[in-house]
Amino acid sequence: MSVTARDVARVAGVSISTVSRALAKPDEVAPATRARVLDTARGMGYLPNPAARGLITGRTSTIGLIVPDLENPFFAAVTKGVQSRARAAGYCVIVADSDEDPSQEEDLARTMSKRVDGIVLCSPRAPDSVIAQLALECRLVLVNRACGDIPAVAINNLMGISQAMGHLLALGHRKIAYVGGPATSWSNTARLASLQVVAAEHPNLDLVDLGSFQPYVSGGIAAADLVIVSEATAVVAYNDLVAFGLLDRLRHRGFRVPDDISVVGIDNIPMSELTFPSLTSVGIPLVNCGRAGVDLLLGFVRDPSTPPTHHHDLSFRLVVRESTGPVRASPALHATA
Amino acid sequence: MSVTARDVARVAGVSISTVSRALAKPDEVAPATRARVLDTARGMGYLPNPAARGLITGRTSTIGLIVPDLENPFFAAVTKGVQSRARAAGYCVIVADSDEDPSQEEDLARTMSKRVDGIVLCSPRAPDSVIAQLALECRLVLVNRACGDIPAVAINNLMGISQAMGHLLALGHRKIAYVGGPATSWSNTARLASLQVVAAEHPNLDLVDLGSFQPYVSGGIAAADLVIVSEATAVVAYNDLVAFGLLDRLRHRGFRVPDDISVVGIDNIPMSELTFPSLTSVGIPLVNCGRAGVDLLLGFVRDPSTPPTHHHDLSFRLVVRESTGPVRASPALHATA
DNA sequence: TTGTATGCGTTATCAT
DNA sequence: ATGATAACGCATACAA
Repeated sequence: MSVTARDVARVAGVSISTVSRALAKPDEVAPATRARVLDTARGMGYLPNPAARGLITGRTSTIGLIVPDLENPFFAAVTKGVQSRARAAGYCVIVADSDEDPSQEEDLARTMSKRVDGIVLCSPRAPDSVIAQLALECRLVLVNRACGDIPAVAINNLMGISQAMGHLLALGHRKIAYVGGPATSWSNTARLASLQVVAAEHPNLDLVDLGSFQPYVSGGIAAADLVIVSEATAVVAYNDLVAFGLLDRLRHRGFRVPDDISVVGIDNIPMSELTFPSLTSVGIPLVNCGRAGVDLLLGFVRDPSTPPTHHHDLSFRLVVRESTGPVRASPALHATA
Repeated sequence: MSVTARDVARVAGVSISTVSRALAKPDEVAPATRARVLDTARGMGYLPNPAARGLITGRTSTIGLIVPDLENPFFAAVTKGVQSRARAAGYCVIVADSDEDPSQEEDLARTMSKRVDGIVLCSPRAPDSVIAQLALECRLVLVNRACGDIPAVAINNLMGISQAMGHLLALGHRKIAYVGGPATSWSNTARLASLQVVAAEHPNLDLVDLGSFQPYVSGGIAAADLVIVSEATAVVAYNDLVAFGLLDRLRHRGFRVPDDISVVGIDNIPMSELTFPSLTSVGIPLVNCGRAGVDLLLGFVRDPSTPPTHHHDLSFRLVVRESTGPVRASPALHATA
């Protein structure tokens, strides 16, 4: 079938173990023979069989990645970061999409656990108990989710949200609504908590929690009318997709953004500068989150004694665009809503 | 380390091969012992080691996927389709991102070739010679690219483009520009060719090829001014991202869409209905393309004698939105441009 | 029906 | 510095 170390050994006139050493431990073999082995190996197109190697070394040079939805720009960015970092470190990536179904996360992890050296679990929807159990069965690193002492890349939502709220407060907004994501979402909890921290620091700020919505455009569309009724002059959305839904529905309802209502998204996905009006959004260094996840994971793979450090020095930035503006002098519009 | 078939065998009081059979060939073992083995196996959390199994069977139950850019919505959709179909068939997916670099495609394919049963190569940028060589080294299925007799999922651009052109012609457009993608892109060649086929059928239609641009928003921004100068009343973009760039730049140049110029994208990515104006686009069933790629690949993996069938009965649909409208009676605007 | 023995391709251990 | 050999965990041909 394929060319093996045995073939190379025969052609090069050496033993099979010399072939193995010539590739893995170059300094344990004489320069002359090493050159000869390497040449014939390259000439024959020899590549070690990862399965055979993994069987004896116990390592696969492959890591796993589980995300809720590959088509979601948020996870696409993380995936890109994971893949690029893994490749740079000589690892392959097995990726799985749970389709936003918490119960699939467990199955997917178990299915791939034997094929990988560790798994990056991104924004898992499963309960803590399941995650903790999984961490016992395989090496695990969490991204955008905290759970016990499991190593994780935590997104510091407070930092970004503070920037966004500072921006809105400076524009004169005093009643701000939050359109939340899934109640089970760790990010949603963290974002809401961050908003409340900021609100606690500003007694004259009225924070209105409008509840949970689907984390897609449809969720924003569903929430828009509640925003209008709330009489808030600004709204922070769970993510950019939700913000797009708000933008769309608000326009169809005859509300102008930002003249009547300001809208802020979170994630700053590439599309956010292309909507009309373009979307003010809190940028999260997602690709770097993916990279950080791999770094954390490979730290354990290579040196299992590494303490479960939580990695979270990621830089945010608020990108102000057209969807936010100052509060109008007389917000009479709401009276008629 | 982990629980092996040996452990299960000892606990269940049978031989190691009975364990193997109980899981792989249920009817070659007595119902009683099978039940006992299966029970203890489940109780101990036994999962066969894929590396060991693959070493002897030669199959890995894993397929590879190589795309130019995971963050591009086009490829994200294909990836989603590949992953979902593979999982349904009991396969894992190793995914790699070539970062739009043709030379990386070759490396990535070779790196993963020994770990997978076959590779889905999506929209490769590499020359035919490289692809052909790769097809000799591993089982390959192409998506959105044709190359010799290599099995491929071809996107029938003509079908979708005909619909789009029919739409524009019906609106009265007679001078239509095309903002192309990379010259080396197979889709770009196919799309331009399709446009020319349609043009040949309509002698009174003036098709203007504006040349090649980056397949991103930046490309559309770069092309917008050329569109204006061309005096075309409608423009077809290589893809939706390019169309977004056109929309953005045209607006900043003071042109109204669709009043002054109609814009049509290709791909119909989710964001297209959220721009302003929303984008008329030719929808390509990308997720299905990914699925079809996997079907084609697994066909060969399971039965190598399958003839290299080209699979291309995918359904398109033109989604008409706000960015296209009838030609104005007196297109005076262009005179001043 | 079940157990025994061999081999997949590689790395690791030991001997030379 | 190099070669022979065992072992990794499993599937399979063959024996019982």
